[in-house]
Amino acid sequence: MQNQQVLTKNQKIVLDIIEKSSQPLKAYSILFDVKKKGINAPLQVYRALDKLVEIGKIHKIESRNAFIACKNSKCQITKATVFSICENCEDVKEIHDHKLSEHLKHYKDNKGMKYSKYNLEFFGLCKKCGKN
Amino acid sequence: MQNQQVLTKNQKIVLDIIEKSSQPLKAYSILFDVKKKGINAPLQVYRALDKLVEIGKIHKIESRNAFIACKNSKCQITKATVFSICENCEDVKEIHDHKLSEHLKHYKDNKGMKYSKYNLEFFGLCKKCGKN
DNA sequence: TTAATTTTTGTTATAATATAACACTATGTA
DNA sequence: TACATAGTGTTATATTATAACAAAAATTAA
Repeated sequence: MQNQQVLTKNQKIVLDIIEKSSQPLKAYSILFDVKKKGINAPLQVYRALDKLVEIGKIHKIESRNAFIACKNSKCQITKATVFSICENCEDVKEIHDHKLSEHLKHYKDNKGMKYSKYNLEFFGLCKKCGKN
Repeated sequence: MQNQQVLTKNQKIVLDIIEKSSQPLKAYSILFDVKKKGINAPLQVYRALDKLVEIGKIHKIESRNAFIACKNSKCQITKATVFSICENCEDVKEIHDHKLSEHLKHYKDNKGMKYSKYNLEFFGLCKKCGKN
């Protein structure tokens, strides 16, 4: 059985870059950064990204095709994500709001669907950009 | 001032294809379908899509890079979208849940951000696929 | 410890998604 | 009419992502 804590070399390199960034990174920008560490091809980056998303170390911001580290050390596999995105400066923050999470986690429609995860992205202007 | 109801030729053609489909369509599949109507290039499709999204006639399913018609005739500009997506058969439905919408519309974080829109995507198994 | 299995790697090529730039046309407005 | 704005058609190209294959490394089972 696979130990979810143990990352391979490429996975570590990619995770490291993403964790050092406060903002989401795009795959090809990650590729550019890791070339000096011996990762040469897109696929090497995408494979690492896939795995890191799968084990919850990073999340994909779907509307931006970018990846951000999960700061919530408690959860190893995150199936429920909420982000706020500033449409002016593109600043992205993960939102951890217990009340909101509970609300979404227990949401049931009338179609008999079984939800196992969700992704919510809020768009607007951050404090700074909203002033102008 | 532009009348938001009046669509151009290309916009009508693209909207028509999307409205006739019960499921989200991808840009290049739309392109393939509209070639017989004189639309030849990706950009012609993307421009129509952009406009249709802007005026709320269609929505983009971000996690799938696909476009679906908005069935909610009441709203012309939709800034708040909720979808349920079956991860097995890829069936997508727009959810109109007043209580959920209100909850999300009034959501405030503690970062001083002004939200003007949001997109929520639920993932799971639909009734049919959940049985297996 | 060997063999079988699974996972990861490295690589090349290519598929799928999306936009830049430019000249031109149509439409609305003053 | 002249002007402004929005949409069109086109070519080229940028960006994002995966297929396919062989080899190496790690894991597990006998």
